[in-house]
Amino acid sequence: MTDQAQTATPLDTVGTDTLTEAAYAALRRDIIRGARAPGEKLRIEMLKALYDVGPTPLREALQRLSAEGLVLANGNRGFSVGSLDMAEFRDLNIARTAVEREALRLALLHGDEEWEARVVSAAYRMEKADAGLAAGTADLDRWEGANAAFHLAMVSACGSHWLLRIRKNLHDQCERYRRASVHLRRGTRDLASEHAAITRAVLARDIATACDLTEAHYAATAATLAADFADPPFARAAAGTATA
Amino acid sequence: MTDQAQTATPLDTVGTDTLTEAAYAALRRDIIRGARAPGEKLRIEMLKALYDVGPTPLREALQRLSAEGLVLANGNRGFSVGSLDMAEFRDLNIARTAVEREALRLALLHGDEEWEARVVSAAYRMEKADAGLAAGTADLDRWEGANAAFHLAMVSACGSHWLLRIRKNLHDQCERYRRASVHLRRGTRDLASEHAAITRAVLARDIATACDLTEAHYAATAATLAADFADPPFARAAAGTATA
DNA sequence: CTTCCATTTTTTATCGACAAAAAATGATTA
DNA sequence: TAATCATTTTTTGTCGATAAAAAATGGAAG
Repeated sequence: MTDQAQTATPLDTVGTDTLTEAAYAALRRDIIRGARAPGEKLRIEMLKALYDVGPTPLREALQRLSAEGLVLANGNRGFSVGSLDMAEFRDLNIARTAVEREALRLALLHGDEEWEARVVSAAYRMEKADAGLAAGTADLDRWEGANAAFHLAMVSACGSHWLLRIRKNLHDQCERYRRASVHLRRGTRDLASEHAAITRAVLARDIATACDLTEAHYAATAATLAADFADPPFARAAAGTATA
Repeated sequence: MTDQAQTATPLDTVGTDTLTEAAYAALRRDIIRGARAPGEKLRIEMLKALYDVGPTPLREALQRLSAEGLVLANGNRGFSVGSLDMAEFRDLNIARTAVEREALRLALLHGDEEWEARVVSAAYRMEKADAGLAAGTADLDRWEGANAAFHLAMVSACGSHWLLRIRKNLHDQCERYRRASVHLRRGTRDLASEHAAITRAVLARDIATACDLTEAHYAATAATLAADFADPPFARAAAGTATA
């Protein structure tokens, strides 16, 4: 009834050569950022109005997203945004940690100087973003961007496209949970020093330490998020109830 | 020119409640089994005739498959079956081994008696299938089915849906390579004893041995397949040239 | 004979319309 | 009042048609 205008990223029709790709990218981004609430029903007519595309590109985009696990495709009952729950987050972290550890191990074995340079560069930016987050000056988008680039840089020399591909998907899945939570705004953790420690271990090619620190890093996030679970903001987001 | 009748699994319209799902399942099966040759262009009109569905379900199925990596979606240039090449197979095996090892480790830690029963049952069937393969009486489909069930049973108690989901996708990707090769028919390997050794280690909950044996098992397949690479049958299949 | 460009043909991506299925509504009975 | 069933409305899935893009064809010029 109360048709409040929903936010949606406009389709990028110049960077992509097909509307399906554009719809896919926009929907994906909006789901990860929480603009499309977890559990929310994705009616085609509604999406048509929001993104200004026909039903075909939308449906194709939704099928792709359902293969990734961001969207649920219920036969004859349409699509909906994948819901958030802690059990699945723990599950996700198990898979993510396994993949990340192996990718990291291989990267430390095979990484060349160019890779090292990427690591240093990404670590520098991460440092700035962590500082901005702690000071409350930087927005979440910037921080998430730096965080994604930081962890990607570490494993980027692992030599396996498939490992990287799977890792990216798992990382993005986890980002949904991070953004739904307020734990980053609380500032109880010293992310900057965690990141710095990982960087040091990586540059020293200390595989065991780098893997363990990274695992602990993710585990800490998971633990904080679990504590958040009962709290109102996350509970609301997890249930898919729109914030009035 | 010469329009030879191509084989395609008929759509199962009763087990699924949507044509997209049916087309997805049929296409997926045919790609993995090699009925749709690696690298082959998947023209919509051709698929419409083959599978007897409209373009919409087909395109949606292809989008899903492209998210899985079995199909390539080239903007404005249609779809094609993912090609086979050894570099990617090695890559695939790296990711697969990492995921499988971790899943196996967790399964050996958490598996209960019901899981043990599943392992014993799957091992029994694997034994029969291996014997059939060695004797030349069993078909490849039966063997692949038993093999998939065997390795799945081992890790089925790992407790992570995501690990299992990723594992399945990687397993199916690898199956394409196995089926494109003739190494199984050669019988140079004693698959039965390899499988038996894995089963013993798994039931003894010997994590290190089970993981190492499984990794060696996959590595041996990869090595045999690599040797196959230069040989005519595989080279032809890899290039996407139809066997006249 | 090759290279370039214009034209035709083929293939792809997208839309609007329709049929089928699910959900909502409301009437009827216990 | 609660439950069941028939009817309407909404939503989804699928098709055929069309516009746009790529590929193929062929002709002219160098």
